[in-house]
Amino acid sequence: MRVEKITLKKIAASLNVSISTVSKALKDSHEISDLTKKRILDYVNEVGYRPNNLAVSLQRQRTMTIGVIVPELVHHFFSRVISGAENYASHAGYKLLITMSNDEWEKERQMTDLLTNGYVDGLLVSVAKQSFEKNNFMHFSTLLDRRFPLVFFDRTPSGLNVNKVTINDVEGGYKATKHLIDKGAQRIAILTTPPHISVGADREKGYKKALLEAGYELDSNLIFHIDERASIKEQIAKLFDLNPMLDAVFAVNEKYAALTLKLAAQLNLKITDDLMVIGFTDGFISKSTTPSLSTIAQHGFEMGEKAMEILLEKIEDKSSLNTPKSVIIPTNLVERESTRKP
Amino acid sequence: MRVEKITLKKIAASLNVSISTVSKALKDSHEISDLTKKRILDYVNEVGYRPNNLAVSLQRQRTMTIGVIVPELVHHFFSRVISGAENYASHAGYKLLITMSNDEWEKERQMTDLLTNGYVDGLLVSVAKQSFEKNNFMHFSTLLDRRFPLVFFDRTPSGLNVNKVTINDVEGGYKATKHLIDKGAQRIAILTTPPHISVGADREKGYKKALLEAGYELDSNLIFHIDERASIKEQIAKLFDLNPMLDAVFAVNEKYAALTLKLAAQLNLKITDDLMVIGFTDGFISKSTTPSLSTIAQHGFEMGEKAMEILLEKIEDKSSLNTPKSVIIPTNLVERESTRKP
DNA sequence: TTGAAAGCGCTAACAA
DNA sequence: TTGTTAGCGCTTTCAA
Repeated sequence: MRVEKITLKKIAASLNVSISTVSKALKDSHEISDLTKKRILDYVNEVGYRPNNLAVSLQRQRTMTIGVIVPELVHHFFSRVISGAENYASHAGYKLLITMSNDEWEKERQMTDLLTNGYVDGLLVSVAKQSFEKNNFMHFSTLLDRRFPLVFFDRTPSGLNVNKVTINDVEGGYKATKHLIDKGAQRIAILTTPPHISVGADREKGYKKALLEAGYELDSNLIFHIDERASIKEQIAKLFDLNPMLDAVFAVNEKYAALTLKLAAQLNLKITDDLMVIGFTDGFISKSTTPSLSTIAQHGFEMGEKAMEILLEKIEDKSSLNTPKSVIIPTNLVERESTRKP
Repeated sequence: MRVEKITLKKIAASLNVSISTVSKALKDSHEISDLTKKRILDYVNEVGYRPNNLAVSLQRQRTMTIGVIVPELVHHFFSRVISGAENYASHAGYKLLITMSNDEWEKERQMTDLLTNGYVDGLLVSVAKQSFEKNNFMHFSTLLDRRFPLVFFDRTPSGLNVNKVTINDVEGGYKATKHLIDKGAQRIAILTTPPHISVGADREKGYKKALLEAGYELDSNLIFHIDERASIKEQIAKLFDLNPMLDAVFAVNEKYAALTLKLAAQLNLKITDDLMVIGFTDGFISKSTTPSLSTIAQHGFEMGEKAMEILLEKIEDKSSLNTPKSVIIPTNLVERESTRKP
C-alpha cells in the first residue's frame, strides 16, 4: 500500500529526467522523444500519478470550475437550476462546485470568499434570506469592484447593478390570481413570504394587481405572510378560521400549496367546489398531490442554463463585464385538478 | 474601480516592507511592532486584500474543506444528509464543497479526481447508479491505496472494505412489509429498483423475508422492478392491471409511493379499505399527500452527521484509517393515513 | 530533445 | 522587529 503522494518532482527523480521533461511528456508535447514519452507514461500509469489541481490552478490562474451558492438544496427549484447550470457548464468543459448558505449571511460571505479567491473562475448566486434582512450585500459589491465574473439568479441583491436571470414574479403572481378570478373565485387569499423576500413580495404585487384590475377589493385578512420559524400549518389554519367565505388560495410556493390542500381535506372542503388552490413552481410535489396542483412553472433548468451561459460569456470576454445583463425567463400557467372546474 | 488583484507581494512593495512582514502582521504575530501592524492592517483594509486560498492550501497542505459527491440533488434524502454533514462540519471549522455525479460513472470519477487532488481534506460519497452497473469502483480503490480519508453513505461500493454509514435496508423493507401484514394485507406488491441498486435490492430482500416468515407465498407478479427511463406511472398501472386482488403496495421510495396513491385515486380505490400503501424516506412528500403516507424514516440528517464525524476522525487521526468503520443508522416506521385502519 | 530557472501567492524556518 | 530564503507542485520560457 502506497501512502506518500506522487509529484512531478519524484517522478523526475526516479526516472533521472528533469521535471519539465515529465511535465511536457504528460502533455504529449512534440518537444519530447517518443522513447522518453513512453518511458515516462509507463511509469506514471504504474504509480498512478494525479496532478495537484491546486498547483495547476495557481500556476494557470484559471480553474475551469464555476462556483454556485444557493440558500438551500432541499428546494426542487434550486436543484433544477443547478442541473441546468451543470448541463450548460459541462458542455463548455467547466465543472461545478456547489455550496449552501443556509440562508445565512455569514455563511454566504464565507463561501463567497472561499470560492472567489482561487477556487473558481466565476460565481452563480441566489441570495440568502438573511442578506435581504440585513440588507448587506457588501461581499458581492467587493466582487463587482474586483470585476469578478458574477451572475445572480432568482433572488438578486437589491440596489446593485448586476448580471441576473430571474422570472417575472409580478407577472407570475398576476397570472396565478387572474386564473382564479377567471374560474369564478370571489374571495382569494395569498400565502406569501415576509415582505423582504423579493420573490414573495413581487408575487404579492401581481396578486394585488390582478385583484384590483378585476374590480375586487383588497382585504388584509386575506394576505398572510408566513413565518417559517413557526408552524406553517397552524398559520394556514388561522387563515381558514378567519375567512369562512374563502374560496381560493394562491400559495407562493409548492409547500404552502400542498399544506393548504391537506388542510382543506381535513376540513372536508371540496376541491374545487368549495376551494381552489394554485401554487408556484412546478415540482414533483405539485404533480403528485391528490388533487394535483395547478401552478406557475418557473423553468428552473432553463434559468440555470441561461445564467451559466451569461457567466461563461463574462468569463471568456472580460470586456463584457461593463454591461450587466438581465434576462427574464418566461413563466407559464399549468392547470391541474386543483383549479379545474367542469 | 480596481481590477488588478492584490497580493502580499504588492502590498509589501507599496509599503516598503517585506512579504513576510505583511504575512505576519496579518496573522497578528507578536514578532511585528504595533506600529507596523497598524500601518499594514490599515492599508490592507483599504485595498480589500483577500488571501489566495489556492496558495494557502498548497502551502499548508490542508484545506479545511470536505468534498461531497451525491448522485443528485433533487432527492430530499440526499439534501438532508448534506445538511447533517454541513452541520457537523461547520462546528468543527470545516467547509463543504458539493458536487453531483448525475448518477454517471464518468462524472463521478471526474469529481473524485478534482476534489481529492488538492481541493479537499476528505471525501463523502454516495455512489452513482452507473458505477454499480459497470461495477467499476477503481476511482475509489485508488483513493484507498493513497490512504485518502473517505467515507461512504447510503449507497456504498460493492466488494470494498470501506468506511460507511448506511441504514439497514433489509430491516427497513422487512419492517414496512411486516406492517402491511399486521394490518391484514393479503396480496402485497413491491415497487422496487433494478436489482443492481443495492438499497432497492436489500429492501426487496426484507420484503421477501417478512412474507415468507408470515407464511405467504412469493409471487413474481407482485414484484416490480421500475425502469426509470420509461414512464413510472404506466409501470405502476400495469401492476394494478395484472393484480386485481392487490390490497397493499410497498414502494421503496417516496416518489413511487406518491404515484401509487395518485393512481389509486384515479382508479377509485379507497385507502385503506381497498388498498394500503407504505413508502420509504420520510420527506416532505410523504407528509403532504392526501392521505398522508406511512413510511420508513431514514434519518438522513443523522446519517450526514455521523458520516462527517467518522470522516473528521479519519482526517485528524490518520492511523485510524487502517480500520474501516461501519455504522448503521436505525430506521423506524412512521404510521400515517395510508395504512391506518380503525 | 532535454534541462534550468522563474514564478503563481503564500508560509515558516532561519538570519540579520 | 524585520527580512531572506526555501519550498508547496506545477507550467513555461529560454538556454543548452
